[in-house]
This record gives sequence, C-alpha cells and structure tokens, in this order.
Amino acid sequence: MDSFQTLTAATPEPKAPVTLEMVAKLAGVSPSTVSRILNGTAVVSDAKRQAVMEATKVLDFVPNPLARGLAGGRTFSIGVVTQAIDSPFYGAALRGIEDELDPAGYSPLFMSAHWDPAAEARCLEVLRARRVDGIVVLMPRLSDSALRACAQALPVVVTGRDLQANQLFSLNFDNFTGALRATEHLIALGHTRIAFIAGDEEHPDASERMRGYRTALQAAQLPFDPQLVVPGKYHEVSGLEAVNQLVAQGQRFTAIFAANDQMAAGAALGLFQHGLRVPTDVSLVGFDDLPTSVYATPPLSTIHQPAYELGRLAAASVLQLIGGTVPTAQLPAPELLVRGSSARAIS
Amino acid sequence: MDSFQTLTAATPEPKAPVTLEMVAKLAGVSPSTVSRILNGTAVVSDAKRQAVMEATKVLDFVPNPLARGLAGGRTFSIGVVTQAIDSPFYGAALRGIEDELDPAGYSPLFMSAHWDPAAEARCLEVLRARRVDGIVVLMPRLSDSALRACAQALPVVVTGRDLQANQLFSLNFDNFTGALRATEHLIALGHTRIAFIAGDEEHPDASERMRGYRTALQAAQLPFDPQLVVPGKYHEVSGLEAVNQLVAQGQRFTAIFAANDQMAAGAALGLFQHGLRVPTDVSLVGFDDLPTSVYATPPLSTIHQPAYELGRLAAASVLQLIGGTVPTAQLPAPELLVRGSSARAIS
DNA sequence: GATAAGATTGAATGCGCTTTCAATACACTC
DNA sequence: GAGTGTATTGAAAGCGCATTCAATCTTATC
Repeated sequence: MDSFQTLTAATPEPKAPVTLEMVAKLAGVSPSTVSRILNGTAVVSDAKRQAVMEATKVLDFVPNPLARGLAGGRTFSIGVVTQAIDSPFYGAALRGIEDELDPAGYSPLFMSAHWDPAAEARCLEVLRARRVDGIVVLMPRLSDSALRACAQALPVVVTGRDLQANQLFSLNFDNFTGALRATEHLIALGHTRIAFIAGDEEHPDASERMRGYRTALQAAQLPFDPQLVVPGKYHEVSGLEAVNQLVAQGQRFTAIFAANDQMAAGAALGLFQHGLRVPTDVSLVGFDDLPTSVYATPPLSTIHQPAYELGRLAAASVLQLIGGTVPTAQLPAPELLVRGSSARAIS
Repeated sequence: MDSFQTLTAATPEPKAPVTLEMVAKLAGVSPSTVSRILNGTAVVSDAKRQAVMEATKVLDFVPNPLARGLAGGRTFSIGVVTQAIDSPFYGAALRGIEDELDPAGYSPLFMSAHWDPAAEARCLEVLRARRVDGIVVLMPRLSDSALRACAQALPVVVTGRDLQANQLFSLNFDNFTGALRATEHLIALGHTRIAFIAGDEEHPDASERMRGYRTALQAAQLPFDPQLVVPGKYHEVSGLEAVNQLVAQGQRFTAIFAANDQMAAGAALGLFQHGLRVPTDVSLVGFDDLPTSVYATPPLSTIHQPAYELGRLAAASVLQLIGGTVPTAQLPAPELLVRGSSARAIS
C-alpha cells in the first residue's frame, strides 16, 4: 500500500525532512552528542565524530534553523534596515553585507524604512521579534537615543553617524572632507561662482557636505552667496529643478557642486535642456560615485563613497560585536575622482 | 537584592520577552485559547476574546516567529532569489515585493545568485532550510526541471520564463514584442542601418529581444546585417565596447537599439567619445526603462519594463499559491517610451 | 424531560534542537 | 589499591507556540 502510493506519486524529491535525531540513530549516539559535534560545543571522541559526520553526509542533514533559534537563542540572521532598497547607493552596500555575512553562515534580513523614522522604528521591532542576532542600520533617521535603546537589547551597527554605546558601533564617512575636496577641485579649476545643490539639512551627512562647501569657499576667500545654494532632496528631480531655478533667477555660475550623484544627474539634464554644455559652459561635480556615474555623458567627476566597503565593514562589525570583540573598522578617506564633467573655467 | 540589581542596571527597556503563556495567565484562559484567538483558528466566546485582546495590548505581546514556525510549520517568510541585488532593475522589483508582502504580514528573505546556476541552486536550498513558505525566483538561470523539482516541495513563482507545474506559477514579460516595437520605432523614423547590441543569447529574454529586432527588420523588408549585431552582456561596458567595435570596423549605421538600458548607457558614452551626437548623428533606443534613463542626456527612448509591478505581482502570486488559489496575474504589455535619444534619420 | 448533536475550552503532546544535570568511564594521585 | 579528578556521553528538560483529543457546557430534538 505504502510503496504503491510512493510509486504513483512519483515525486522526484519528496525529501522528508531529516532531523538530528535520525542522524543520532544512524550514527549510534545520542542526539546531544550530535548537537555537540555539529556545534563544536564540547570535546567528543574521534570515533563518534566520524560516525556522526558520515551519518550527516549520508542523510544529507541540514539543521532546522527555526529549532536552533528556539532552543539556542541564536538565529544566525542579521537584520539590515536600509532607507530604500532600490537606491543604487544602498544596492552596493547590501551586496557588501551579503558578501560578508554569507561565508560566516549568517543570512541578512533586509527591510526598508523609506526615510521615515516611524517606519524605521517598526523595522527594528519586526527584526527584534524575528530574533535576529544583530542589526545594521544604514543611514538611520531615528534619534540617537532610540538607537542606543535598541543596542541595549542586541548588537547594533549604524552608519552615517557617530555614536558610542555598549553594544553599539558606528561607521561614519567623512562627508565634510569629501565636500571640501570637491569644492576645492572646482576652485582650483578657476571657478569662483560655484552653485551648490544641497541635501536635506536635517540629515547630518547633508549638513556636513554643506559645511565642506562653505569651508572651501572660505579658505579660498571666495564669498558665500546664498543665492547659489539651492536645497534639494537627494533625488534626480531636485537637481533638475535646482538648475531650472538658478537659470530662471538669472544667477551667474560656471560650476555646480551637487550634494549627491543623483541630483548631479538631474542637474546635467537641466543644463542640457537649457542648452548649457558640460563641462564647456558649466562644470559639474557630484558626490557618491554611483556605478552609473562613470557612464554619464560626460562621465561625472565626483567624490567616491565606498558603499560596498561600507556594507562589508558594517557586516563584519556586527559579527565582531556578536563575537564579543570591539570592532575597529574604519572607512577609507574620501577620494576625488576627476572625470569629464569638470574643466577649467573660461572666465 | 533583586530589585536593587534592577535599579543599578537602570536599563530603559530590558523587555523580558512576553510569551503567549503569560498572556493566557493574565487573561485567565488557557494558552490554546490565546493561540486560537490570535490566529482565528476557532470560534471563541466574546468575553474571552476581549480579555485576551486586552492582555495582549497590556503586555505588548508579539508571538515568537521561530516558535510559530516550529510548531505550525509556517514561517510567514518568502524567499526571494535575485541575480544581483545591486542592479537597478532588481531594486525596483524587490521594492514591489516588499510592498506587497508587508501588509500581508510576510517578510521577504533576499538572496543573490549572481547569474550563476550553481549559486542559484544553493540559494534555493538555504531558503528551503530556512523553511520559507514560498519562493520567488526573479529571472532564474536554473533549468526548468530544477525549478519544477523545487515547486514540488513548496509554492514557487518565477519570472522571465514560461513554466507550468502544480505549485509553480510563471510571470513573463513579452520581450519579443518589446524589441519589435523598439525596432519599428527606429524604422518609422527612417532608419535603415540599425545596429543591435544584443544580450547573452543563452538567456531567453535576450534571444527574444533579438528575435523582435530581426522580425521588425524583416517586416519592413530591411536586410539583416550580421555585422551590425554586436553581442553584449547586459552591462554598461558591453555597450561601450560594442560602439567601439562598430566604429573600429567602419560600419555605417544611423541608429542603435541596445537590448537593455545599461548597455544603452554604455553605448551613449561610446558615441560621445567618438564625437557622435545623440540623436543628431545616431539615434539610440534602450530596453527596460531604468529609473536613471529619464535623466540621461538626452533622456533615453526605451521600452518600459514594469519591474516594480513585476515584483508586486510575483509576490501576490506566491501568496495566492500559498492560499491555495491559482494565480492569474499577468504583466502589462510592453510600452515604447519615446524620449530625446531617438530622432528622424537625416539620410 | 432525556438524549443526541454541536459549540467552547483546556490538557497534553510535539515541532527539532540546545543545554543542563547526572552518570559512567578513565586517568591519576599518594 | 582506595580515593579524587577529569573527560565523555546520555537522559531529560525545556524554548514558545499550534494542534489534536477529550471533556464540559449549550442548545435542539422528539
């Protein structure tokens, strides 16, 4: 009867889940011993180790992560909250996280907060409910205290902010110096009227970039003209609108520094629509070095932000926190990439 | 002693995990009843329901997903395997999946296979080991049979392929018609020498796009010139190299149809470097309508591929499969977006 | 008004694994 | 050779929840 049914079903791989208990039976040891061997929790005689190893192979045993999590308290998964999973910047970071976690046997659990602090808080709750072993928050929008509170319960790594706490590690990029370098570059090319398309001042990275811009001007003894600063939101449209506004207002400028590449792309389009050539008429510099920026026409001069590295380091750091060691990772210094979109001012 | 320690610790939210049992005790009912109410598994008297609901609120109870998964066999998580989590195309799709799953109480578990069938197989294994309730495979590179075998064990939705099986649903985009429309567009503009930057012929979507290109030429009684077809790999570099090759070979052409937007971007750069203006000298049409393509200079004419919708529909479909109903979702027809990169041939 | 049928509810079992706790084995000391 | 200590190993107790099984309470039927 039974075999008949099996035949008719003709399932290629019904694969009734193999349990640790089955392995134990086959190897002729107790379940506890199998667990100990698989986790390296205790010393076991070589004979039994061999037997168990083989039984594991034969049965193709894979421990049930749920049971492991329930019983042992560790799920081998790391919560990752991003702001926008579909942003080119985050994409690279996520890959870095993936690449670092995978070999360590951990799985990432991605969630998007869409720049909304409330959503971000919800993400954290869900992740904690899912019993992740640690959390990485990329560019949080939540308050420092909320983040600290979260770190009270489990290891947390944040990027884009400087924070100190017990189970909390932060990885920050030097946005100030990056913006400084970008602006200095344009100044060195002879530009004196440099427009700045800013990011949302509420975000620390955006305000740091603004500070870099102003500091460079100041250092070169160039006047800071508020008229040349247009607020943006880190989206392409912002760049487009910023250029429209500058042109509509009849502002004089020979260069634009956009606080990120996406806005630079929008600005490029805006300039194109107004018949302004890059870099002949206007030099353009961005920030982030998105993968697509190399393929812009002309290729965009920008500040390289190591998104992939950021992801790797962040992931490596949570793993360290989980392991009990204090992370020491540090992001490389900002690097200016001079490409085709910036040229000497015609003056 | 105990209270003293609590005081000195001064933890803002130690939050000892609340269990279903605690809720039961507070509400004065049995754990089974609480479970039944929370899952709507059975009819329960209003009085008890109220009591439980309140206890749940008071204690801020959140069921432990691990325990639920272990006991009930359902984890409320969906495995999602993509080829490259950092690709702009997948980003949009992932967001669609996220948006659809979230309200349903499911969480996505993303994994990247990097276009490698072996890696893809590993992803599927890991996901099954993690006991996901269903799987979505975006543009699989695995064999049909392997996919079918997987669907034997749990609901599976694949995109970019036509497959039929019991717990298997496929969502395909009409690449042929898309490519047809793109080529027709260029022909209508008076172009007769249209170069084609192809994708990897092994991938069904790429070969379909090629077929669309050829079919359009044929329908217009234009000769098919193999010299004008350059193989690519869907990356920006391929587009750049393709243009270099065409120019180096001295091919005559007034238009280029790239099998995807990324290669179109590379081609745009190549043309720029050779002093060829888009669309004045060469018209350019892409495929995919990446978010960045609108901001290219000039904005890229392309075939819109509904990546976000694809994600939503795929997610909705697994949910339906899990629910036992047969999905009927269908992708919208390809749509040509005429932007600034294509213009009438000067002839 | 007694009995059958149906509606609620609780006790108990188990999901698959980790982790005490205790036992057995062995090596060593003086 | 008795006594003490250490290395292995198994039995058993959960982890937090879903669910089956059986019991209790209602309501309907004749």
